[in-house]
Amino acid sequence: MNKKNKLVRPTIVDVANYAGVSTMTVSRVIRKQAKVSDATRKKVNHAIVELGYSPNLIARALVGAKVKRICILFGSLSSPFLGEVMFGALKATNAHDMNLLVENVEGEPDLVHIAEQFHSQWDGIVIPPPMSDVPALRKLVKTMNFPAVFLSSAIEPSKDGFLFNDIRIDDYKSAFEMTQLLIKKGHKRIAFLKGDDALAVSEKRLQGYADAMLEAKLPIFDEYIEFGDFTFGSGEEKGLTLLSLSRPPTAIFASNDDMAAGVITAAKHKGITIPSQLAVVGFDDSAIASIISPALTTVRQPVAEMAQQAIYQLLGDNKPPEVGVQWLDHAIVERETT
Amino acid sequence: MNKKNKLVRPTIVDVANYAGVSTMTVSRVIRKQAKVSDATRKKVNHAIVELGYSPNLIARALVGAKVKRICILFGSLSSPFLGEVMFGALKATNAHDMNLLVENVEGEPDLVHIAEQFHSQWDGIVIPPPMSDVPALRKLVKTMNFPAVFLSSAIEPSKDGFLFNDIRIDDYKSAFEMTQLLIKKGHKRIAFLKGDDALAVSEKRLQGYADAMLEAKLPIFDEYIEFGDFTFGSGEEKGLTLLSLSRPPTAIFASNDDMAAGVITAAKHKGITIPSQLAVVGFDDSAIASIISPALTTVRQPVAEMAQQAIYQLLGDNKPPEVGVQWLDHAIVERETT
DNA sequence: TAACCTTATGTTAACGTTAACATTGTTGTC
DNA sequence: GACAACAATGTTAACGTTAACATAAGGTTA
Repeated sequence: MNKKNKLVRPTIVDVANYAGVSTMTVSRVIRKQAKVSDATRKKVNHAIVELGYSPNLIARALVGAKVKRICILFGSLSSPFLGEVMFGALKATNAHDMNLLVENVEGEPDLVHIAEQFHSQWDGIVIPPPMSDVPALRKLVKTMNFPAVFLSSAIEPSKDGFLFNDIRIDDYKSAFEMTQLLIKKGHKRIAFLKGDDALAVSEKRLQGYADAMLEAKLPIFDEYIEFGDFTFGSGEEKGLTLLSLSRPPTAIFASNDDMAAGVITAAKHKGITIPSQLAVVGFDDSAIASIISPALTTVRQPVAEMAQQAIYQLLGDNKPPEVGVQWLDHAIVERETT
Repeated sequence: MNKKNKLVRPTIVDVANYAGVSTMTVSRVIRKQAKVSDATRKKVNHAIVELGYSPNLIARALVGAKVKRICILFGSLSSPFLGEVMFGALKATNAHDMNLLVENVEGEPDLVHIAEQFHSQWDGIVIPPPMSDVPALRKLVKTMNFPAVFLSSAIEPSKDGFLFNDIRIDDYKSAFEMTQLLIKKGHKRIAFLKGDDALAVSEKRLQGYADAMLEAKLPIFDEYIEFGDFTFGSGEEKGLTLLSLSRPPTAIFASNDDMAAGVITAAKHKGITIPSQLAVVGFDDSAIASIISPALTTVRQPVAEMAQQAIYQLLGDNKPPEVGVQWLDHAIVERETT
């Protein structure tokens, strides 16, 4: 009787015995790395097939760390964004000798716990928002000199005297251009719906809007700036507020698509038609943007591509990836709401 | 000079030396598992903090497999569904001594490759659709006696003489009830938009619809059954077809929310108002259902909860989880489209 | 044909941890 | 005050693999 009644996996030793060679020879055959005579190779391969052997990657990782272990560190979760990031990351995993791990951090990140896992568990981490905006985490990564890539943050990369690895779009410029589009369409009373203050992108997008207004010599009224938190609900609520003003805006620029969708719903409630009476634009080009009706004009942020790039960077070699910000292109996607 | 100029992580041996005890004592302190005197514990803890030690989980996994390694095996990807599954799975990981791994399988699953990883890499796998409907994969899992949980499949669990671990809702009953709701609202000309044939749920949902119609003695016209592939685009296209019939249906039941959203868009194009002229219902209660306008009446399928449950099952102990189907409750969510 | 190089394969030790057993010291019992 | 019982700690070996070095067999060269 076996100690475990489970099926016991054959090890490299079993294969070696079966084939009448040493474990090293088997190892060499498996890795196709060094010279082995044809006869021996054949014997070994036969044994492998016969026993149904497959290498234990944990053991491999222990001795040499051939298999890269990349972790994605999610913070408070939004399922659509999560899906996009995973989508891109999974594309990057194909045909690479790597493990993709996922961790969730609830509430305040337990930096000690995360730090513990750095070198002992992972070969690199990808940090999407909102975690990419946590200064303490950024600092920790730098202090420990751990290979990490931050996604979609808007924090100044050289703050605290550190340089970071960031992949992002130019939030300021995107918002600037989007505002210009609205202005070009003849809008003068343009409202802005800001996102969660905890994320640095919120401020950047607001600045882009404000500067475009300034450049066009258009006034920015206090009551045209509202503050949401990136959720559909907050978009609906603040949208209603804006549209109930005695002199309501003719265009609303929401800091993300979910809020823009909320604004659209609010407009419908008020019996305001889009785009004839009101233009609405969003940010992100998430799935909802093309599905909602009327389809949303928005800024495309290539989230999936960011995640994919991040993993390619980390996989590059075992030294930390090139430090600096990699800017990806944004694009204005014009649909039916303008 | 160090061999590597990277920071070298301290090991348990370093801690032991620093504290002047044996590695076992350190190990015992870390795991809080056996008795250690207060004085020693203090010394060791101090050493741990001083050196910044953290256990190497790979080494742990090699010797004892304390850390469970659960893998989610994604197939061809849809980012919203992916997001939901990950959302639930990540919730389950908190406060558990486990690693969550993610793998992507493109095209036909390479069963040999997957099988290789079973015992050597993972302690369990979660298999969401569309992979949960691949018979060869189901068979493999059973043959190898590997702990796995399949999500949202509708394949008969005892087919091939095997019993499987499945978490699902009753697709047949859900569709039946949803159709009944439409009938109760007075609809007689109800069309059905079927999903991808590769997934067994498609057939079940169709059956539920058909049986409800039969029970109410309502006719099922061939031209009222259309075939989509679960995408927004196919919903729009087939919706247009249905609404262009000389005698169009007064209600359309789409097999998922994305297609239902497509139908809504199609109706708008034709100038048909919802719900007064046409009722539309979907399936899944995905994010889009509550965001689209008018908000979609749909069947709630608790995808995130399924993923969470799956992981709890696999974490339960190291024998395969209880075999059988765990049925989760569905719910009809009535919104504005009926 | 001795000295040397190749080529194919084997041996040893190490990666960092823990299970199982071994040892020491301490307390209590009759 | 001898001996059991127990508490605290240590020793050894093992998990499965590979890097680094070692060896044996055959082939060249002068």
